[in-house]
Amino acid sequence: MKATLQTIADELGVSRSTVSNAYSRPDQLSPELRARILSAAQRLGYAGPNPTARSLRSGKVNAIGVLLTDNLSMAFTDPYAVAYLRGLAEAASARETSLLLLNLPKDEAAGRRVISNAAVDAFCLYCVPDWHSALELVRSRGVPVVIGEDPQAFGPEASYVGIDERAAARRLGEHIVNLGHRDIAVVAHWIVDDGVTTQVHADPDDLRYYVTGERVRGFRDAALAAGVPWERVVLINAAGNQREEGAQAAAHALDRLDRATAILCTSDVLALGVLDALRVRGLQAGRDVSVTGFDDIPEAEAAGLTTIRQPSVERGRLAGELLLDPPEDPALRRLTLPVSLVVRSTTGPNTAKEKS
Amino acid sequence: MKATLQTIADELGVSRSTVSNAYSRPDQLSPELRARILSAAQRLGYAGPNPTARSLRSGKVNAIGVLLTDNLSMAFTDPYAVAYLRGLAEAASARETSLLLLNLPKDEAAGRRVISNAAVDAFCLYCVPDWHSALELVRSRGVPVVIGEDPQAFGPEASYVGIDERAAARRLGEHIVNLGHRDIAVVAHWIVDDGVTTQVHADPDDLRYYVTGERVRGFRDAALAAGVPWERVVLINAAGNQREEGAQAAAHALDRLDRATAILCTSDVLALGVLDALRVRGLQAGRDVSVTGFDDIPEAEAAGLTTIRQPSVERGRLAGELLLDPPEDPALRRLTLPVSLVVRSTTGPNTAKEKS
DNA sequence: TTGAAAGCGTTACCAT
DNA sequence: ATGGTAACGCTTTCAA
Repeated sequence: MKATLQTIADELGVSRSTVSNAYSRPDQLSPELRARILSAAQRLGYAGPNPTARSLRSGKVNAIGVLLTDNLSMAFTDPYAVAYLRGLAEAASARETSLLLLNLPKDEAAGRRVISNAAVDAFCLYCVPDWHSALELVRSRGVPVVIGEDPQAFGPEASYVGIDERAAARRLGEHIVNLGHRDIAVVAHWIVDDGVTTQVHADPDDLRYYVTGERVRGFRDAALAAGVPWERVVLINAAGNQREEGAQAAAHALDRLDRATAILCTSDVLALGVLDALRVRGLQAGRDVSVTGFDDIPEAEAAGLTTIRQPSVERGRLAGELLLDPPEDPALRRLTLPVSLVVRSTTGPNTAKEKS
Repeated sequence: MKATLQTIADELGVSRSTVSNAYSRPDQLSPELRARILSAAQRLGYAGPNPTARSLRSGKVNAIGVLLTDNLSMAFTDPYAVAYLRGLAEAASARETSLLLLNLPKDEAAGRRVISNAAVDAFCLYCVPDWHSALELVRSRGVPVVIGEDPQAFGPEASYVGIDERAAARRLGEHIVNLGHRDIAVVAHWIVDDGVTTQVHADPDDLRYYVTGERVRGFRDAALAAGVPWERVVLINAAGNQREEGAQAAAHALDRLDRATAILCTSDVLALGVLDALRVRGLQAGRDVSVTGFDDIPEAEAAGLTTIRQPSVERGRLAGELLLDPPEDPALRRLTLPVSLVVRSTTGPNTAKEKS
């Protein structure tokens, strides 16, 4: 039989409460007795209070649930996601809290079960394409929630840590149009989720994935402000946020007579792929074609990528802190962090011959 | 007040058991009643049975605890670790089980608390430098354990999925000596953990970190078999398993008169760093200096790295399966997976002038 | 098909 | 400083 609190209590002839206190409230009993209890526990192979029972009673689990879309490999592969999770984990770990990675399967019923069964004190929702049904369930769990992307995704009761995606993208776009570029292509991931990387015609106001939507709208803001009609911009869907997809997507902007002179990407990863595509074609970034990314991941610097630097780790860390130490003032539970435009060598003046 | 099973039961005038069955045993009640219960639950904002209470009663948590050393950023950054976790997550997800990431803080008491408090059905231990005290606690938890690296780390009651690290390294070493190399450097991570990347003199039989130890011993096996005394091999400690450390480490092998003609690394990541270092110095890998890695991470192919291919994702997946569906036969709970030598362009014949 | 009763192992609270 | 008692919310017999 597995040892329980009672086992130890009986062994020493003390009460359960006392044994419990030995673990949870060391100041409530004499050090001497506590030492005896602990050593008896060791001797009997008692690992300490059963975590589940403790949680049931105390109402605390010491875990944050992190909802991840289907293949959570992405969470481990995408540099932005990795940075975010790292920040989140740091905040959690500092409070002896762990992360419960919840991998939502494709099957909706199974996904609901995963959420319902998750023993957590709070949920962190980031990188949420569209799990409407999941959101509702999360809400009914009644635990604190922090949103990592779309500030509207959950309603005002959720904490939020993000950036102004649209304004940031607009700054990139302005940088590009100010350099004289008018033949612009936009490479964006998950515009449509049919898994195909190709040019698409989509209304920026009608994109499903919030982050991409905002960034594309920001690009459009800049284009329109410079008198470039949106119809003139070539929009390319990248099936995934991966370097290879970026390279593939770039083909649709480069291998045509009216080649784009600037390619705006919704992420650094895609932009690195675009740079690969340029290299293959003997084109020089910043001279022949300008390229921008988004995020400022570590690899961006070496690649000389012009991009938006955003505090990815900080986003995760703050998310964790809001969940575990929510500030009194509700206003402080909704944070929009600053970003900065980092101009490097992949962008330069438009040198292409003027077209009609 | 939060809704519970009882709330729903009272609302409908049925018993708790029936409501419970509606969730856990749909076949135990009429579909019609079940539908009424579910809709009442929805209406009252009941998210389903409380996971903690359910776990306490049923003894199952649907979570695997993954022990990670101090900064779990590594788990998200190291390509091998990422692959392993992905496999583990796949296996878990297929069984509606989640991963609880347990970040062991430096403080030992805190670490013990984290382990004691973890509500999990099983533990996965991989990448375990030395948490002796943690191991003992994990054992006393009395749940299934799978070991990811050192088959001896826990005793025979633990499942194990690994590779023959030493034999694999030996094959790399043999490849190198067969190419005529005699001036060999070994770049290994965590030989000593003083955080310094520099040449060290360490007894391969006496290394703390199992994986590095075995790989270095494998290299030594090959050297000795070819008549190269171990004293002639330059051993360099990389402070961490990161590309930059590899580059730094390489300096100690390259920037000296008796430059090594071959550099064996304990990981692909380090090897990529070594290749960086060669490039900076105008040396060509495979011609001027041969370089080998270990793991065959995705980037290895593009870099033309000669390495050992090991089934990283599979290791994780099998670990998860052993934990969740342990085979009857204990022999099947200890798996040593095959690896293969992948020869690419970073290794070539020794072309250096013979030395005395 | 449904319900009543007995815990699961702990902690909170109040006494002593 | 220590102990007794009552939950925490559920699942699991077993009986109806």
